[in-house]
Amino acid sequence: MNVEKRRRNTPQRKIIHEELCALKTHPTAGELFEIVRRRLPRISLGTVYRNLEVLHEDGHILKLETAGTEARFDGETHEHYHIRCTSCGMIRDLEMDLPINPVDHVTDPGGFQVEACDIRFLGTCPACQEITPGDEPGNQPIH
Amino acid sequence: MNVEKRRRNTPQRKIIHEELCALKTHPTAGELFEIVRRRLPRISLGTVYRNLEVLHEDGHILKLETAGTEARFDGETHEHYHIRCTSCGMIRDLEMDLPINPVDHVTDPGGFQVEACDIRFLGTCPACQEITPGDEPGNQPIH
DNA sequence: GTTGGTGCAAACGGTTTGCATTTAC
DNA sequence: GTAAATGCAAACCGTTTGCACCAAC
Repeated sequence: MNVEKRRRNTPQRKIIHEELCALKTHPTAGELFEIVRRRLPRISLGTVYRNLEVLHEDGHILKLETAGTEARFDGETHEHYHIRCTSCGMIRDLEMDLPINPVDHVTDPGGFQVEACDIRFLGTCPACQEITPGDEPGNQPIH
Repeated sequence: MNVEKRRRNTPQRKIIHEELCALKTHPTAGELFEIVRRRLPRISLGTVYRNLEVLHEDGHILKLETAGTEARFDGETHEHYHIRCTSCGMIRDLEMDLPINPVDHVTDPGGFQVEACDIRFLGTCPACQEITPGDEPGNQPIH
């Protein structure tokens, strides 16, 4: 079980991983593609997607699917939280501890096997606070 | 500010809302389209999308977005949690209470104005447990 | 030499949009 | 009568995929 596929160390994969780890911006695949392209001008977007998938599969990076529409990626895999600006979509790390694990408080899982929970904070980033100091329509929290 | 647009009570909007509220399945736009179509055979998918957007904007329904997958909608707007099957994407309600509010435990918001947090549980639904009782690759928890 | 990976381009699937027409108000 | 909403179809955009060639092992 869990047949690990033999991976090859291609320069593309190495550089994609390197560049992602060098960033704290949780880039989208497209953004990372533009950055990697500066070092590998002939790389294709498909290769970036494929390698992000592989790196995620092997647990070397995080895939933040909870973002907006586009997936965002994170080279930092230690346990931490994220806050997303409801106005511009920007994501930032939050270093903090929770005194409880919400998973332990699920009373009736309805037959589900509860595996994890994903806490995402929502707010307004410094830049967007300046632009709209007042009362914007604002997205409602999503459950 | 917050200029509310004048809405019209079209039969389409009313029936879309009605049918969504009658369901506990958190349907996708496409699924709801198929259901609504039984009562309004000439309705278009675009109309369903537009009305779901409007209803969400006005706070009458919830929009459950996960990047990379289809959005799902919920006619039940009272505070409750959701668990999503990492295998088939199915969503179910969780009625439960948390003894704390994670928002109160953010120590360094990094200039963000923290507004809310969104807790989503991940697991395997009963149907998918039967199909794969053993150890699947499995998605890692997302933060 | 084998087989995983790449570059390219085309396909895919969910969602949005432009436009002429309809309809709620 | 006016402006919002509809139906339709085409466009959009992030992502995936088929394929011939390339390269890590």
